[in-house]
Amino acid sequence: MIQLWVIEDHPEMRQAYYELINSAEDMRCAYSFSNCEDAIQELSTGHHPDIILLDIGLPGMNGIEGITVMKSIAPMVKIIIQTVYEDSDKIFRAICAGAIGYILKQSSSEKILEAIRETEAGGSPISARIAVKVLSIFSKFHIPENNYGLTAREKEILHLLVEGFTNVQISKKIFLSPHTVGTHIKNIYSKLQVHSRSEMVAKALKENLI
Amino acid sequence: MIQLWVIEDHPEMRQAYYELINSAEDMRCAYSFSNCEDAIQELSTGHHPDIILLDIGLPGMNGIEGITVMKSIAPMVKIIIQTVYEDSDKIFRAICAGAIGYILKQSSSEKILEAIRETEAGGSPISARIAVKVLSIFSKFHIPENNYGLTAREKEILHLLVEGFTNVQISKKIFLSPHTVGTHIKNIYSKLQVHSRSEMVAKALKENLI
DNA sequence: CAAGAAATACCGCAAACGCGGTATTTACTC
DNA sequence: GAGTAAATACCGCGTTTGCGGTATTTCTTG
Repeated sequence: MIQLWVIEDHPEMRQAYYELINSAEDMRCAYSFSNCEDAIQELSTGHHPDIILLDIGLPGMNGIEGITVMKSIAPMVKIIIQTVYEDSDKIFRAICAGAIGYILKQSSSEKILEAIRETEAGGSPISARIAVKVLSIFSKFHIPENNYGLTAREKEILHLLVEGFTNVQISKKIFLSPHTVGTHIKNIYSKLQVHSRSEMVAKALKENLI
Repeated sequence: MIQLWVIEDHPEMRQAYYELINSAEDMRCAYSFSNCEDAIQELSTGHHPDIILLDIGLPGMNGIEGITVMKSIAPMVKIIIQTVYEDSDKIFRAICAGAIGYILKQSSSEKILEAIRETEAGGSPISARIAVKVLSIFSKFHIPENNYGLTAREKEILHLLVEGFTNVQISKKIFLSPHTVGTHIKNIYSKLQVHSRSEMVAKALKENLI
């Protein structure tokens, strides 16, 4: 029996979700709240459900803050977000805050029940239209295979440089003379077109050369 | 009418997908290939479908390379990946390469058809179990508001340090004595618990202190 | 106002770095 | 087998850093 709570400010919607969930024989909605604050108070008493169905765009404390607080009180609780918004930034923040599912409000009753079951089974239900946004955020992290023509040895040394080792420490670590390490670093500098370790480390991390 | 191609190395599976798609009255599978190379050759002639259903884990050219090549020939083609793997790294690479959907091979026929329709409608169908991995990659970008108690001045200097300026350059830029800059850096070091610029820059970038 | 935090400034010295060289050995390619 | 790229090693010198101090001024806050 999957235990659920619903947080939703529209009374009719709240009632609709409550009834939908309780109509399924494998799940039960114990409480429905009109805002995050009430749910947090109830969580504080030690009770907690398996899954919380959360409407984003609530009055008072916003949904994303709510997720953060609820996850800090009851980290095991899985939060499925329901939204009318398809704003990339909101989605990104919600995911970072720890939401596990993200479905559109116009989803059908079957989709909602399915999403709950998928969540219970360890999955992350995400509406296709939301997923587009999620993937588009991802593609920004696309790595433009810019090796700058670094050789294997240079990459190895770059790794150690990023970890903050000095030339001498590196030379001992990879059994080279400190002079050789210096030469490699000189070459890395000229390939990356930088003139200091800080710049190099910054470039390596920003462009995922590590 | 949604035009599809299928790329799948198992003959029975290939045939099954082919028939499944053609059994739906709103879509049509024109070609089915056993490998990416053949599909790429056909793409090169100028023909292309709306959507390609691609099996990942193909012989010869691997699926991810395949996506990259196909997207370069026909950028408008939407690629849905089918996989048995749930490997985060593979998923990440496929998304970066430009795949738009990601569904598990054990998905039901209805789910597959639904995924195709969602893709055509501009969505990104992602199986709940795959989405878990996607979101877990995301949560790594979670910013743990860890200021380490840095003051505004220290943050300002940290910014400049990450950009690779020397103490003297910084002192000129913000109208301070080089000694003062040195003092601030000493303090930053002790707050971040690092002992070199490289370490500091790495920590600042990795933990989004910048 | 008194206390404390932050920002400012200065000193000195050992260690490390940045960069200009040169040169040999190894390995892969044509 | 000649040619090239990579990895290796060494030198020297001026600059920069890292870190141990101390100390004054400003700002905030109880």
